[in-house]
Amino acid sequence: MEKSFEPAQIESRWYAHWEASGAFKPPGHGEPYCILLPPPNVTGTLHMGHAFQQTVMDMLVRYQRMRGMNTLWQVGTDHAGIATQKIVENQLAIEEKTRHDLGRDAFIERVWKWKEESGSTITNQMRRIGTAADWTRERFTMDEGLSAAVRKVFIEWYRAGLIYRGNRLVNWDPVLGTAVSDLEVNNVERDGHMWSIRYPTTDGKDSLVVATTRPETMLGDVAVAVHPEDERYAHLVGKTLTLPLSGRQIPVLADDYVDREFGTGCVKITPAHDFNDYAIGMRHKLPLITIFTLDAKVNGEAPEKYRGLDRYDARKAVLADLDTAGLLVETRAHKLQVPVSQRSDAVIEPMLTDQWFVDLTSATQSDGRPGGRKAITEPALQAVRSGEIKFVPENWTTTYTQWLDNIQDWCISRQLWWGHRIPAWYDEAGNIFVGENEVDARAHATTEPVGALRQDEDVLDTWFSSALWPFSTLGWPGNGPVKNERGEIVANWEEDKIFLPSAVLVTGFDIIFFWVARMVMATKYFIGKSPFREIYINAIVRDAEGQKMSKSKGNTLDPLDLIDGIELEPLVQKSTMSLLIPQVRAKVEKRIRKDYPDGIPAIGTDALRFTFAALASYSRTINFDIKRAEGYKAFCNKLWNAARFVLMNLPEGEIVAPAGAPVTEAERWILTKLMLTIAQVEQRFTTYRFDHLAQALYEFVWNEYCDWFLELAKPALSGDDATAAASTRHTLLVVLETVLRALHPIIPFITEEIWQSVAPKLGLTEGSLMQRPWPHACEISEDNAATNEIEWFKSVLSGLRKIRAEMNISPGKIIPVLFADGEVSDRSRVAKFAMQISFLARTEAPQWIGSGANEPAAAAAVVGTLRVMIPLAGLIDLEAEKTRLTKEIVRIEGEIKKCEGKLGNANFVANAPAEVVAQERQRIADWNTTVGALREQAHKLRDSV
RNA sequence: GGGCGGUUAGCUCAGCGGUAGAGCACUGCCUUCACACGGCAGUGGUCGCAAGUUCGAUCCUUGCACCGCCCACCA
Repeated sequence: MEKSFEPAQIESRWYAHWEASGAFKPPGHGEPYCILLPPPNVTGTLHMGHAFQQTVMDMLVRYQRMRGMNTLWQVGTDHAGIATQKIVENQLAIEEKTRHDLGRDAFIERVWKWKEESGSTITNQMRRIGTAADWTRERFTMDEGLSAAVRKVFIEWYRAGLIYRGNRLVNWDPVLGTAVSDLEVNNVERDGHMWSIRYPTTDGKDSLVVATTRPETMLGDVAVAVHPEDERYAHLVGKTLTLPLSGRQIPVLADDYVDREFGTGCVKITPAHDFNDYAIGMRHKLPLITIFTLDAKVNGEAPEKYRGLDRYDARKAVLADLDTAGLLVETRAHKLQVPVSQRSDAVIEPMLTDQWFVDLTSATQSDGRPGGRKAITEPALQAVRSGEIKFVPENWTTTYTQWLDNIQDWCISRQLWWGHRIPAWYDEAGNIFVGENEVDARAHATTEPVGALRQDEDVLDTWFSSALWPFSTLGWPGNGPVKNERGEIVANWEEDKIFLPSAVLVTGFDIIFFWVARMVMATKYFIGKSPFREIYINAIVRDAEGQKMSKSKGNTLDPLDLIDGIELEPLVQKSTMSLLIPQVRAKVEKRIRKDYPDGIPAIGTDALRFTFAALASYSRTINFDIKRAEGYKAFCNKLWNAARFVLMNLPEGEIVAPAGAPVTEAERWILTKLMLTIAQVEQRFTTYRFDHLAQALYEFVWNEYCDWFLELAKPALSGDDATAAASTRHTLLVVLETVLRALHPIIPFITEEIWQSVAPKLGLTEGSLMQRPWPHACEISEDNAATNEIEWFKSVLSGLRKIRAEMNISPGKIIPVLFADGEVSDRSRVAKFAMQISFLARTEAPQWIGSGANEPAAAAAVVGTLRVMIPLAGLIDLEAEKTRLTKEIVRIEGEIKKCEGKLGNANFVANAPAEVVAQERQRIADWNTTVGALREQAHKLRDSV
């Protein structure tokens, strides 16, 4: 083995080997355990969030596989409608073409081509972080099998009356030219204005003033509303107004919706371009006047002079004209919430369009069949309320249920080309025919089609197919094996449905609504099962200061840069490459040069994974600190070198024969510690506390195995007792092999690499650590006696080290050590550990001083009633030792005082649980013993001068 | 406006009713034959503020302050 751990060499070796050997496939026996990968966008590249989330999943999957579960990690990618279409459209833009120049078929062909070339970027990156997924079953949301599932679901919901087509006000993205769902709209606070505009009454004798943030929409006003109990305007209700600029006569009406206190108390009503106004319009049976085209320009409904203007130009024109007419009463600054499209940053325009919806709100349909609320929403709520699906951490349950309680119908049609085309056809009279294809649609027709049929141009929301992921990937609807384009079987519903429900969904809270809730809805409806038993909501990865990672801030980290390392200049280059605004570019460059003056050091996949594990508490954000990752790189190196030490001490080429029972206390102690650690890790896997689990293993390896057991093994291996040496060798090896198994789910590469050297020494025949079973805590029995012995030894050694350090005795110098007082057990322990004490504390052979004998002046440590001493002669400053002793005595007296305070409180003794009182009494007794011995020592020290 | 988090050592975070912890950073000593990506020994905290419950509160309750996230139609 190399002297230090070099991740790059190791990592390149193992992944391909594992994948080729089929180690990631379900073993085909054992209890099913399935995890669904939230399919990343094909357009994506791996970011820290993916790396973290997949590390979590990978730990679970590798752990459960080792525990003998029939483990499936279902992977794939998402076609990401808008994102993918945009990439290809941008490519076309360089050629100065639009998708319309190509036409639908040619465009889609081009997107597929792009997918073939670039779609595997992210899956290859996933391999770099060790993702142990079954790639032979990789799916794509637009592959044939999943498309069949999409069609079936659409058709069944349609026939059940749960999908409908309607002309509704929807969130319209005028840049992308498509409807988007409520979830795809962000409300952003912007500085704007509030304008007050006078609307005169028809008779010209009176007027009222409306307040608006969007004056241009007045071209589509159909009424003005006031509050029913507002005396100021009561006399105007029922009268009509002359709408300025348009001249249209519009009524004044009363509606509770109006807030008397806000603005002027008069609201202009534009039902075709505002969701609230739409609702009022419905209540009062008002007409809907659409005044914008689909690219948000004023249309023919408006007066001639505004036609063709963009909505913001129209605003300027309207305001100018109102001002000229003397109708603009007031203009003042006003902060407002602007709906912005997540995908294009365009301001959303509510638009009346024909769209497809999934009914999620109606209790029953007109024909008596259950509506969407009852058939889809309620079961999804119930699954979580009943505990059939559990959120971890559980407070996300509230978020989930509150959203479902207030859900709106889901707009599923998108005016895009890339996606699942809606399986609906229209005849020349506008009748709708839904089916697998045109023939099927005709066959299910209830009316005779008029003329030719043409298919709906729209595609489905990307999340529609994602909602089916839990069962569509397993081969549903199940007409035999599903094959991929290479003819390989990727799923077979009859066999694979055992993986439903999956064990746990690991995902971010940002897609609880987009994805999680919808999977529950679809899976409950079509399969009658929950898609998963638990939902582990992972934290969002931020930078070390808790800032969201974003390219324009320059605080993003590429997980692959952490793994491989990157020099400063390439890092600057890569971070600023996509930034177009020079100021932003300069700012980012400055930050990078400041944060990473030497670039990023290569920490390797294992250390990155361990860092993620160590940071994965129940907190909802994790602030990624590269310093911490470097610490875990050091841990990997520590493990590496511990293994190197063990292997160096084994005989060449032989199997280390399993000895009988372990001979030394140290062995029995380390085995006990190991067992307790394994038990803790197992428990913490069940609660998803990866931070605790990682910490337990870290502490075991570093603080127990390396710091103490390896040190104790050194004298044992070089000592005269051949039996103890042989036994120690075996235990060193067994503990190492066990801990490699325990660590493998977190740090798969380094553990495999080491294991390959370790396995032959134990005569293990599995080809890979992946095939070894997870260690069972019960394989080893707990030995409290040995633990007590070793804890005693640690105290003695620590005492000696402290004296050496504080008295500045050179670490290499061999010094005498004396023992005095103590119990009978101390005598036997000193004898038993004499060699280890001498070896590790660098002392001469321990010597006892009789109780009556003259003691030399010495520095001392106290362990129980035992005094451990280093004679002063030539080594130690007497005054310094006196000071040291006094300080220690004062400290302990403080502790005793605290205990006495508690025990002197009658209420404490009367009310505290008996064991707490007993514990306090024990503590005070121990302190008294220690302080007694220290005083004795101080006394002797005075005498000896 | 509603909901959910957070506030503990210089930094990043655990702990959540009975002696305040980890990693990194920092100080001193040490290149000792697994490891300087190391060893040994240390420094460092009135656990955001206030009141309450309790024998006892960093931990429970209430209020307040500050930071953050999600949802929502105030024109």
